[in-house]
Amino acid sequence: MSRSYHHGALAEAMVEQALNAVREHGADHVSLRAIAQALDVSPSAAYNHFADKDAVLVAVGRCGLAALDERMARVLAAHPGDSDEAARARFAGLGRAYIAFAVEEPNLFRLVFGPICAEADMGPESSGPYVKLVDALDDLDTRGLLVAGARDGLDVIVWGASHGIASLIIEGYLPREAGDALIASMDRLALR
Amino acid sequence: MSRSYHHGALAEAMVEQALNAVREHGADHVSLRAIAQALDVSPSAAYNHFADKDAVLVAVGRCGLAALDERMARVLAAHPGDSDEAARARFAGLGRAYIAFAVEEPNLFRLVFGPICAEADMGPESSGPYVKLVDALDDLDTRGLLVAGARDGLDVIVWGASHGIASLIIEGYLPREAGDALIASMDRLALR
DNA sequence: CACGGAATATGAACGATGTCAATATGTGCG
DNA sequence: CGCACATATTGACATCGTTCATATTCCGTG
Repeated sequence: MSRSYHHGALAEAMVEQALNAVREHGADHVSLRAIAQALDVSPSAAYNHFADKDAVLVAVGRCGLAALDERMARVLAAHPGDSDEAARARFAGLGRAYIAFAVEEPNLFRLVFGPICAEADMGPESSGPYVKLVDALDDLDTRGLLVAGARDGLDVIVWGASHGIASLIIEGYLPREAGDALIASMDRLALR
Repeated sequence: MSRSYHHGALAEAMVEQALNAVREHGADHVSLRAIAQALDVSPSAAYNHFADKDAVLVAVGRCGLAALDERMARVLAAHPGDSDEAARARFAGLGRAYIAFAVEEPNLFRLVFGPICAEADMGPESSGPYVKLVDALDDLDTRGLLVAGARDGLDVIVWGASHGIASLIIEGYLPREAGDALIASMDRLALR
């Protein structure tokens, strides 16, 4: 039994609880003690599994990044096939998914791309989301669907615009419809 | 004399001290008590001028936004004139200034566009930076320097891309040269 | 099966923080 | 001079991250 002593899977339980807390109240405004209390565990129990509070948050951030990646993977799976139409849909869908994730999980989004997770490795460059974007752009390029010479630096522009618009929507500086404007403008400017 | 008691301008002094602290250590990692101590003032003295810690940070954020705005104003002043060349230089300069500000003052940038300042009014939409961008784009448009039909939603794209790239550079996810890629790609995609 | 070490949890404590209430101290006006 | 108001202080409270010594449980080895 995992009664009282020796919880058994404190690390995972802690991350899960912290994940909920972050989603609800933001990475700031999350206390290790509150998490420990919610798990019926002493305040110092966490230190057997994590170096400090930030380590817990980084673990939560990894979950968040994984969730974003999975969401983008679902979009790709929803638009299979070799047609130009499908390639366009995949590209637009990735952008929409990125922004939708930010809108639905703003606190998680802020943590994932914030200073805490950035100091740890955790680069989205190496992992899922970024390479999915690059692949989608390469796909469009080899199909000749990109305006001539547009491919250079396009991934930076698209990632940057998606990320920036997502951030600005989250903070209330842009309306939610700005996400659609992104897709529309990208279509108009870079696709043919 | 403003010796010990009755500081005289505690509010301003506090904001200035907080500004330095934010620039150096980030808005998190700033303590009211430390600021009070640096000003030789009791920890609770701040509460005669500010509702709480966040109010101080919002005031600091206002300074940061003003600094960004001034920086952008300097760019406009550095490229006066009615020529197409000048208009192009103003537009490119604004983008560069935005990113340069973020790179040189990352902690200030994070505070200005972060959740704390967003909850207060403090919208950059109403104030300087955004309208400067809009004006620069309108200028390019009326000069016929924009690709046909590109103006719609371009301000969202440009602001978003600038903001996103700036954020991603700050967190170490993009190299500093990504700022130049922004300008180059924008030139290639939307200008003629 | 016994036992001892490794893993895991506890408890109490420390220093720091944001914030508040009651009090003291200045400042300027009548 | 004296009084009211703004301003600052003192002291306290609750909370937090973190550490240290200790206690408990688990598991592999003999």
